[in-house]
Amino acid sequence: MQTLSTEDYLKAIYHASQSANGTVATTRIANKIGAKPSSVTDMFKKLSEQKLVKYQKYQGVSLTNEGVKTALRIVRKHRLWESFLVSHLNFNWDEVHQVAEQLEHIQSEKLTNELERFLDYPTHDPHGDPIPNRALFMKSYNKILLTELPLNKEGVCVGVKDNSSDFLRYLDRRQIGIGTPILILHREDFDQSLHIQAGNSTLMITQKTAENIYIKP
Amino acid sequence: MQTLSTEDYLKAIYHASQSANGTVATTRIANKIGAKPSSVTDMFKKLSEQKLVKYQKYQGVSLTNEGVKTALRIVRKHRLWESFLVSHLNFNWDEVHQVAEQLEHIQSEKLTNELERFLDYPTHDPHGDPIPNRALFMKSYNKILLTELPLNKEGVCVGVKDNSSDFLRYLDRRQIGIGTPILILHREDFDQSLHIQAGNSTLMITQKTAENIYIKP
DNA sequence: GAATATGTTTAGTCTAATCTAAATAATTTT
DNA sequence: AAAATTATTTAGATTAGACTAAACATATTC
Repeated sequence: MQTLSTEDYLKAIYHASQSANGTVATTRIANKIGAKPSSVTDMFKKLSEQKLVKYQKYQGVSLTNEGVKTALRIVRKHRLWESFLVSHLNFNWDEVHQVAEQLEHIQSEKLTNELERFLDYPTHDPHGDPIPNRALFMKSYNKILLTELPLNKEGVCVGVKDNSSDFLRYLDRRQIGIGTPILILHREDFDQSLHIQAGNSTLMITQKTAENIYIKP
Repeated sequence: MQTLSTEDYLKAIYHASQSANGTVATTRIANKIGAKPSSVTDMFKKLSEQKLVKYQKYQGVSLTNEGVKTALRIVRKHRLWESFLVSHLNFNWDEVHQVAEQLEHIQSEKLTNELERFLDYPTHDPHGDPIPNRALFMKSYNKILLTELPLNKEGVCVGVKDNSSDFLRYLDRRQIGIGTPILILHREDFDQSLHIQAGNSTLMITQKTAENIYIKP
């Protein structure tokens, strides 16, 4: 069984290695976790002994198969809990993360699986990220950024890139959420700002906003 | 904020001081927590510095007002989670405890209060123990042991004294649970065993069993 | 009330996870 | 390719929570 801390490291390595090509540097994790690089090196060694990562001095780490599985089990729990908090306990997009960070460490297979059943086997969490199933398999949407959506072609908001509370609250105020249908009415060549139809209302958003919204065409 | 461990100690002290008259001995807690007495002494000192308990060398501890509050907040969470696990996630009496021990440490006022609302403000958990409300106030049933129920007077099972899985599973098999109506048909003077009506069926139980079932007359 | 038994505390050690500061390796710049 | 910069590791210290063994206090027995 993992301690709280090793679970946090594995999750951080997992997420970091999604964007990078598998191998992850010490400082990268230090920043994510909020620890000093020297502490990260220590942990890399420990995880390496447990065969959860492959570690080569000065070269960073990559997850082993067992390490990926462990990370996915945590991701699964995290996203199921986020879904529960939003759908049944009146949490908003921007409030769930901190609590889910705690809940993801609860150890009980039965709890996780029953929660999944209770939620009726959701495939995506409130941020549009895919939830691994019992076999740890997940499938992501074929999603694009709102900036890439062609003019006058309808898409649906399925998630966000920027997970900051500020951004999520901004979207809430503009009534944009998971499932909101979106159509680009006009693209301003001058500053790339967009006039869009989101749900029933039409509104204007900046390029920066559009770059942080994921759309399923 | 408390660490996991101090929360466990406060809860143990709280429960122990319910049966005793307020002040609790070192060994008592050592047994409950599963630690050595010397470790308990260390923790007593620490809790004392934080003004959560009053500690006098060789005399044991008693909770301060602040200590009681902290303990009740944990009890509240524990019992709400137990209720949730049984009512929505198909857990049985005997399975909930271990998981609730973990969930009770999650820090989020909103989570606790929303969970309470979602469960529709339950007043008692699946073992019949009262759940402190938001103001940490709770009211226990006026409960008696099954051995004290008069002959042919109907009562309702509201909880158990012995929380061991063995006992809870035994009751499950005999279809006795919270809310089961119970009537004593005959008391055997010879060995104090009871013939009872529980729900629809009549059955025989030993004195030892009856001593561990709480009844609301 | 002295002797014995039991309960409690003290002193010193251990482990996991962190840190700082110094040393070393890798990368970038000139 | 040498110098300078940046990244990483090592060595040694720190903290919380636990432990063992020895010392001390309280309770019980004779």
